[in-house]
Amino acid sequence: MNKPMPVMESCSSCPIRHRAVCARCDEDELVQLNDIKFYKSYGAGQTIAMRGDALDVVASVVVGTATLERAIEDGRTQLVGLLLPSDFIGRPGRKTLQYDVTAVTDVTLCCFYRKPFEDLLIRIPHVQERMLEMALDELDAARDWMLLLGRKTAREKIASFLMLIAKRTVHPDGRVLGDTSRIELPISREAMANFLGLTIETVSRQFTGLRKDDVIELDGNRTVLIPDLETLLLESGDDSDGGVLF
Amino acid sequence: MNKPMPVMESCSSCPIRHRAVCARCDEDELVQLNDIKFYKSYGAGQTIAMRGDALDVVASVVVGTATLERAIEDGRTQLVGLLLPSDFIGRPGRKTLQYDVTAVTDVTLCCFYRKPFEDLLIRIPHVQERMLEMALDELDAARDWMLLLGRKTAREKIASFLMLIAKRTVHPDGRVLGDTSRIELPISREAMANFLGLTIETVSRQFTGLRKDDVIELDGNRTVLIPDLETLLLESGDDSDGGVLF
DNA sequence: GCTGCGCTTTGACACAGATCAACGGAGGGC
DNA sequence: GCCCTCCGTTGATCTGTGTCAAAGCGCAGC
Repeated sequence: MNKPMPVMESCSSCPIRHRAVCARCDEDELVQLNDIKFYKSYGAGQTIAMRGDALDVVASVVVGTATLERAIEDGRTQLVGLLLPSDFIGRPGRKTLQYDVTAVTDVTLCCFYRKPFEDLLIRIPHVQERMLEMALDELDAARDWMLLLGRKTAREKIASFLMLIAKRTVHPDGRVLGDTSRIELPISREAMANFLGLTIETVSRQFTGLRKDDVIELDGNRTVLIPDLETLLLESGDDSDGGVLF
Repeated sequence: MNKPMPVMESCSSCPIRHRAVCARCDEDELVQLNDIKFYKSYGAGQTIAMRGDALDVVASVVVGTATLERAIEDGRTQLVGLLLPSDFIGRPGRKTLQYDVTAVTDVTLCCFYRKPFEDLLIRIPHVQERMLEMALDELDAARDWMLLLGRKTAREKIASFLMLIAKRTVHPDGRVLGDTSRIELPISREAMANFLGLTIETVSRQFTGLRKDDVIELDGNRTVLIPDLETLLLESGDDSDGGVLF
């Protein structure tokens, strides 16, 4: 069922070399990581792991988008994380997974067995430091998201989401988008609804509303054009000096 | 303005010795921490720090309760963290604070200047390890909270909050509550509303509702009696196998 | 080309929780 | 004692978002 893996001989040419857990490693340390890593790929829509699964493997997203999801029995679900390239899945020191992880596009992961990875954390402080930094960044992001979920209106939620994607969108050549006029939504309306604590219908209505007010233009369902990023920011309800994302 | 500080000569008799960032430290390492720590106290209601302040000091809560809050200009605010004893304030590697920090009861902090603390992180891996562990725990907690904010009803939110407090409540003698029949709310109705993404009126109404349905009893405004923890858990909408908090 | 399926949009209506307003009760100052 | 303030409760009404239902649209298979 797995898709063919991209050929990636060495870490030094890895697209997430400078943003993932290995960001601070020198060449020697990279060799150690290289020795125990392996790649795994998943097709769009595939389940990568489910809540309660044994957490034998931890991984970084190399290519694609995955989601971290939490559900309650009656079917309500909330997306609690959007995993883009360089984001980390799993946590050292925990034996079972807390969330459902799903590939929303084709995804390639750079995997490590948990035990050797934990040993490596001790041996290579650079990895531990970077892990801490990434965890704290994610914590800040999660807290911003709490503000969104608890206090923002549906329209503000959509605008904030578009801003989030715009900020994290990177050109194919690796350059960060300066002119963020055209963004590609990585997830469906349903996943957006689950991310924003809304229903799919409300998401759809807000898109229509923003389009009618000329804040955005739609080109198909997945492509959004943003004539003026400042206007969108205003709609998002965030103060302009808001936290930098990366 | 500061209240008198409790006399705490040495780390080894510190009430949060085994839960804070120093939890894994041996006696030698504790001495190093001891050398650079200092205590600071705040009265109930005092602002500890505000968003945008220079983050010169990081700290652990030793005694009392503080809140981490995020606001938008029009007055809406969302509590993004409840800081109980052993919880950590501030983050290494960041120069300004992202949130407003307020003491809701009298609070005593164990403080470190950020720079020496960052140096210490490198020198004492045990602190770094513990920091990572705590950050990941908080991340999990934040994600659970996202589920609550995004998907739970007002009644479920209140029940979940009571469960949270019950789980973290510790007897004065340090023993974790087994019989959690009586809990003390650390925050006002207003703070609860800001925590749960509700209004104060809705919080009040849900308390009344739960009381009428014999899920809880109230003894004054701040004391809640829980005849049956299982019933409350059911009301909270969480599955019974839910994540352990500590 | 037609058909069927999945995703999205749109419409009508319902309802949980927000808003606005008034009241109650505890505690502190004098 | 009285008054005042702060906090919480209760009531009436409003509204944003959810729910239920149907229709539009693009795409794969035949």
